Amino acid sequence: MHVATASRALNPDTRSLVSSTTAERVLQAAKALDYRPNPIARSLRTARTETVGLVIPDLTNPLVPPMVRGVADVLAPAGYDAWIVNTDNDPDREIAQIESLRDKQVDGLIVATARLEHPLLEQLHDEGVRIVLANRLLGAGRIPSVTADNAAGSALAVDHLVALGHRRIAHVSGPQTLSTGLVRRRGYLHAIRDHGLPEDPELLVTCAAWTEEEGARAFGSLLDSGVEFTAVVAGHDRVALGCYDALAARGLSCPGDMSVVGFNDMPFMDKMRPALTTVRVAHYEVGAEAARLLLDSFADPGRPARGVLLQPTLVIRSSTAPPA
Amino acid sequence: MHVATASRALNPDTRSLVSSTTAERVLQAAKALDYRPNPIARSLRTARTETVGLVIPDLTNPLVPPMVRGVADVLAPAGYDAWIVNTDNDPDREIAQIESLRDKQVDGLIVATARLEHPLLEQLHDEGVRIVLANRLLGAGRIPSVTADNAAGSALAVDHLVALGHRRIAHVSGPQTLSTGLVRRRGYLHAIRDHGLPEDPELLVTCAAWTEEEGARAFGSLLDSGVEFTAVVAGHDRVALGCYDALAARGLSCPGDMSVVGFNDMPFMDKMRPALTTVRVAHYEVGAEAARLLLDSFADPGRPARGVLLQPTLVIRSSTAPPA
DNA sequence: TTGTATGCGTTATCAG
DNA sequence: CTGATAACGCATACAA
Repeated sequence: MHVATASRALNPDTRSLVSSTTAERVLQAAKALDYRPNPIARSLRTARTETVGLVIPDLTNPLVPPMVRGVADVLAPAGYDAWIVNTDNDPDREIAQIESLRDKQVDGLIVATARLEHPLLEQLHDEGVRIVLANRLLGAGRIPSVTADNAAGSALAVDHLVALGHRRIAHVSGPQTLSTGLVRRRGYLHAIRDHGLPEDPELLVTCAAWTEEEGARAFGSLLDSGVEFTAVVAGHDRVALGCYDALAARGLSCPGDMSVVGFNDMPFMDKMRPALTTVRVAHYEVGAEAARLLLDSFADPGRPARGVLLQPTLVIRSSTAPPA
Repeated sequence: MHVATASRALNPDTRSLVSSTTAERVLQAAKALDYRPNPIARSLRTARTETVGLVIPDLTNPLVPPMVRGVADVLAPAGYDAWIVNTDNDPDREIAQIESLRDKQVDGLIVATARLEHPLLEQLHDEGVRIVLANRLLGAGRIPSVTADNAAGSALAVDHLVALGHRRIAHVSGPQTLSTGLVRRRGYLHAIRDHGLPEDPELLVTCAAWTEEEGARAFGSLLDSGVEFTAVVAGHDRVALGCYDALAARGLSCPGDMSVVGFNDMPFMDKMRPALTTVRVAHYEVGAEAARLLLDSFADPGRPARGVLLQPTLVIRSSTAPPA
């Protein structure tokens, strides 16, 4: 029995090149000897690794693990594994990590970091590297991407508050260097306009980061400014929690004095007091869909880039009520 | 210039075998050509991958990501990367994942799944596979491991409640098939005894899983049983949240009617109402220390197994108060 | 249908 | 100190 024949018999794709009897014998022997193919040798020969790089900002951000699971769960049945790397939102680290992944010969890349620009990714894409963007839109959709429809999410929040009877609705937005920060604010503004409400720049404040501290600071300054309003759309659940803190510090109640809507539906938001009304983003589905796009691009390299927009939903809990 | 020489010059370990002038030339050329060594070819030749397998139950469990970061942050400076795989607590899946990692030729394994027994791990260890256990004790310490001192954590909780004046303290324990469930209960019992309090079996209930639902069910049955007590040590933060629910459902207040202590200090436990007093486990450190043990075992294969016990701390918030 | 030969990119051994 | 050569385990082009 000779090694090339065995190789053909073991590989489902080439098994037809071998007689069924010898194929059978090889399979038997393989089982008997507990033979395990060496993926490293295979990869050296084929220049494929059945592996994709998954570039995320930080695994300890509660939004990330569901997305990672979505990726892994879709890749696994196709025989692919994911290499996970954290960038900590450091551009240099991101570049280094991506280069390291390329050295490892990953077959493709799913990039889920949120910064708005990244020339390296465009360049890699032009060089033929298979890339899918998750949670971030880049360029004019030349690179396939999967994101939540953040503008629609903001509109969902505004619609809900308007239906409750609110007319003066504030927005605490995030860094405008993040696609989420930018698009959620834009969605809020469009929705306000669509409802025929006045667009008051005084009702718009901006956080330097998606944190509770920044949320409390920015929303606190709005509360202290004397501007009148009865509800707020926060650009992020963490910011919404910061709004809670700012209200509590001023003896105001939610939703009695102020309705608050968050964004993302992170774990435990249903356990807050009050339980947070928020825009739910299906992060698992973002990851799963990104993995599907990547697998598609493996199967059909010529396929044009698709951009997938996932529709968020509103989860109504106890932080919103009609205005007093 | 000839390939073997270049290889020697590029590798810091063998660079001394080459004249400094040619080494310099090689390094220059490598930079000029943007040469990137192929780790796959290297691994095929050396039978080492600079990679460790990290076996976890489920990335979406909030306790897990900090541990993963601890592992990754310690491995990275040593030039190692981690392959992360989820088992979803399925023994068959765990076996399959570990075999797949071995096929990929990982240099070592960090296993963080929580079941009490696993013959495969002992067998692999005996075969010379480098393994470190995280969050689980196995056998008689033959395999190096890193865990929180769960018994000490339970004692911390009991000590705190006793200091507040509580005398009848219940415990909601977890599955006794999990090392955490077992050891935390044992720690509670020892602490009760150490304080000279009566060991009342009626004060002990058990959950079938570390979930809020099970916590609410088990603790609710205890509340309904008519047994008198003023405080409860929950074996897990999720169980503690279940206790909150059971109390609320019966019109009881925390900490007014009942003090509650959790275990783990998961994210957002400081945001609960009341903010949860809980035993904090340094999961990042568990991962970091596990990675250190593994790196040690690479450096010195003969080194005897060490078992590291990390001391938890008590975080006192608003869910505990003197008895009424 | 099967065997033979070659090469993937690197490192280690052995001469020179 | 450096060059030549072989080998890691597998997959494929080609020959039989």
